This record gives sequence, C-alpha cells and structure tokens, in this order.
Amino acid sequence: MEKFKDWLTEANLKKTKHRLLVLDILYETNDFLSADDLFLKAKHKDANISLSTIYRILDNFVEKNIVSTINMENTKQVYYELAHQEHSHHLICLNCNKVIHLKGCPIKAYEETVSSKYRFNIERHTLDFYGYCEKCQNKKSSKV
Amino acid sequence: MEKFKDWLTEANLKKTKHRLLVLDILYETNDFLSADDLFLKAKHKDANISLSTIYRILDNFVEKNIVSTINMENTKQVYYELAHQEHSHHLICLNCNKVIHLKGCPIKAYEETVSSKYRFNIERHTLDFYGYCEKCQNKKSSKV
DNA sequence: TTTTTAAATGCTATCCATTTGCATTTAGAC
DNA sequence: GTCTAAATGCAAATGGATAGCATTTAAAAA
Repeated sequence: MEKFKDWLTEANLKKTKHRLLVLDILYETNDFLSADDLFLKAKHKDANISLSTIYRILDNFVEKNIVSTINMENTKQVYYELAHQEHSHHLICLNCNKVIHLKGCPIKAYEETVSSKYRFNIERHTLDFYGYCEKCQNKKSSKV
Repeated sequence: MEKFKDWLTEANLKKTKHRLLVLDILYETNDFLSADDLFLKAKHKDANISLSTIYRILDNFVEKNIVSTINMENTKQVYYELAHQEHSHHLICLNCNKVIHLKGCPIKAYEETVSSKYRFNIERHTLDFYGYCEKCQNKKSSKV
C-alpha cells in the first residue's frame, strides 16, 4: 500500500520490504497481534524475516506512533496493532482475546478533575473492559 | 497482624509464616511491589524465604482476591498490592512509578451502555492515567 | 550510475522474570 | 503424637524479549 511508504517517510524510517510487510500484515489482519503471530503470518506469506527484526520493527513503530500496544491480562506477550488516529478504549474477551474498539471517550471531564486535584500532569490513559463476548457467552467452556 | 490470619482462614489457605510475612510487608509498604521487591524486603527482615515461594504465595493471593496486580508500562515485571475493598483507579507516574489511588468510578453508566450495545458481558475494567506526579514535574530529568 | 555509509537485518547467544519438578518440611486434622 | 496433603527450597527449565556482531541494503553523495 502506497500510504505505508508515506508513513515511513514521515517517521524518518527507511522503506524496507520488511517494514512494509509488517504494515501489510497488521493492516489486513486489523486486530492485535503478538510479535510471534506476525512472525508466523510472515512465514505463511513465504517472507523471510527473523523474529528479532520483527521486534525491532515493532519497537520503531511504537516509538513513532505507527503502532500501539495492549496488554491482555492472561498472557505475558505484548500485542500490537496499527495505531488508531483517534484515542479509543477496548472491550477485551477473556476467552478468545477478541478486541472491540470503542469510539469516543467518556472521561475527559473526570481526567481534568483528578489532574488538577492531584496536580498530576496526565499524558494519557487506558480504559479497558474485560469480560465475555457474545460468542463466548454461548459456548462457555471452549478455549480458543 | 491478627486479621491477616482471618484472611487466610477465609481463603482456605494454611497460615504459614511466609504467607503472614508477605502480608506484613505488603501492608506496611502500602504500595505496589514486584515479587523481587518482596524478596529483598523479606531478606532485609532476616526472613528466609525463596523467590519461588513468593511467586507461589502471590499467585494464591491473587486467586483469592487478597492481592491485586497492576502493569507498569515501562517494565515487564508484575506489581502486587493488597487488594482494595473498593474498586479503584490509578494515577501512575511515568518517572518514579508512584501510584495514587482514586476513589470512586466515573464510568458505571458508560459501562452499562457499551455492555448492552455490544452484548458484551463485562466482568471488570481498568482505568489508569499515566503522567507525571507533582514532584517529578519539577525535577524533570532525574530518574528514580 | 556508481560510490559510500549509516541504518537495517540475520543469526546466535543472552537476559531476566517467572514457572516447574522433585525431594523435604510443616500445618493442621485426627 | 501420627499422618497426610499442602507448602517450601533449590535448581533447572521456560519463554518472551534483547543484544552483539558480521553482513546486507536503502538512499544520500558524487
């Protein structure tokens, strides 16, 4: 995708095939992926890329705000997705790890209140809801 | 502390000196501690306890809701504290990792809205604000 | 286009928080 | 006190992530 090259230019990163590959996979998957997920998907595309390169690329992207991360509660891995332009919150399924993005932010006012109350200079916040998605509510016991 | 023994009884866990020690340290520290922090503090008290025991005790406590965990963004370690009775949110300093607990929850209504909108069965949520505490705003560059 | 060079990559070894296996000890029921 | 399951210590293993270093490559300079 042509816009990916623009992103890399803007971020002052060289336009390498590996970086474009990582962007492609994240874009078409449109979901959170671990470094290892990306590694396997790359392999599946017959791409030759080492896991450490993936980690390095992801670090670059996070630093440049091209990619954002999330913590699933039940695993130690870090998950990555293309950064959303807009600030968003999440519904995270404790069974299948599916993530639903919520638009809009209900706590702007609250943030200002606590910021001044505690003289705390707030840079960002996370608001994540954990529970069970519609599918997993039905087939309760099946682990994915 | 006597009430700690009650907690263990309620949780159906044996009242061992190690478990009481971990509770003591968490109580008097009144802050988030990593497993290793606990290990060092125990050593400092001349207590003989192995790191793996600490991990096992913390796992027990988390399972029984005696202890709760938090993710600091800038480290891979898990941090633990005595569980607060009341649901609370956090202000987390990106410089010194200090955590301020916020009482009350501003998003009950929002939670219900998204829960029914997405037919998502929400079990719990996290709301954490990251930024710089009053102290660290002043002495900007000093890492703790 | 060719040359040049700093950035990017592959491979391997390493780190480090956490977990596990197993023999030993201990809390607490009897 | 005796007994047994639970708890513990120690050492090794695990697993995600990182670092070192030689090689390759993007892209600026000539």
